[in-house]
Amino acid sequence: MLLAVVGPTGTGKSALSLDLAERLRAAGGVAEIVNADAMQLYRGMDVGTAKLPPAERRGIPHHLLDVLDPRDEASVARYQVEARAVIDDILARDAAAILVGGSGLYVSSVLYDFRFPGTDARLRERLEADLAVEGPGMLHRRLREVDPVAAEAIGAANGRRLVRALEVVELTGEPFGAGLGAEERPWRPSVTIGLRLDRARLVDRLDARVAAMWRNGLVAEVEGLLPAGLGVTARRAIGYAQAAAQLAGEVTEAEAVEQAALLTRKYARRQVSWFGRFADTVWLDADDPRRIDAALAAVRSAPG
RNA sequence: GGCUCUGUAGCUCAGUUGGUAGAGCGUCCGACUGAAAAUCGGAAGGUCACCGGAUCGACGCCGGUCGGAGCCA
Repeated sequence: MLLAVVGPTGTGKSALSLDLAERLRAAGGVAEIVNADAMQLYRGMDVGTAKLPPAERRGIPHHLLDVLDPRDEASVARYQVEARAVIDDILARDAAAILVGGSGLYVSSVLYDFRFPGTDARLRERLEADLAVEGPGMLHRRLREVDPVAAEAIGAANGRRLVRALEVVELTGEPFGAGLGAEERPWRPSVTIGLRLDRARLVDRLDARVAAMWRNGLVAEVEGLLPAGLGVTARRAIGYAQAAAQLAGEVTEAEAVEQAALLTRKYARRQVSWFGRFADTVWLDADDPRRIDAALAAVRSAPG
């Protein structure tokens, strides 16, 4: 059985997953957790990603944590292959796999029939150079020539996505498409549990969480990471960029914390927006003390 | 007490010679198929400190009141 626990950061996805795994075990089953958080893939990025320390994992096996060096670039396409392989392995042992994470694209790539056309480093490099010199408007005009629907959907200013769309069209000769399909076909039968909080409570919790990261040594963690260097992806992680700026003396600690908190709030909003689209998700209030029972009920009432 | 500057959106500020206001950030909402903790889009916010005056018409001109900042005493 495949389960997923989704929701914005700070709503207690990890805790609920552990509770779920324990209850399933108590009922005589086996359950393992699969990470679906892009930043928790990185080794050594613990405090700022709120990665569950091994001692707090209650003996439940966790997969796909600490599998990347911070200098490496994460890739959804690769993650999709690995996560699905891990999940299939768990399911083959007749155990429950609990996919947990806040990276919407990563979760979707596993749960739904997402297909990622290939990539080509040289082509990508060329397109990114074009973006740098000519600007997104030029790329948008080019995309409009070969894939007007995608151009319309992506917009004239979104350089990042224009590059990828042009890459896909050039590589495959097929249109990139307008975006997420309305009929997202599920990869495997699964039950998705979503955790939610109204905006005011979520913001309070998020702010407290960011402040706690600083108290719990995020700056020291970043200081330790810096000598080896961080890749493009890891460098942008919320909290890490701000802690690095603080270490460089570019901002005060108070400013670093405030900026990280602000980015966290915006990030959580995007997560709410992404997961809100998921069909057939059982939404539970993150503050509901009986949420674990509701979650279990949802799992048990699922067909199969 | 005197002189100078100043009071425009939640914040920081633009507003040419008078024709009832804009930006960035924030806030709220949304998009998203190989960096996604990324990258973008949209919307809502203002009796232009207050009172009075001249004007067809004032954020803008004149007078006053209140509040800031600096300098001189």
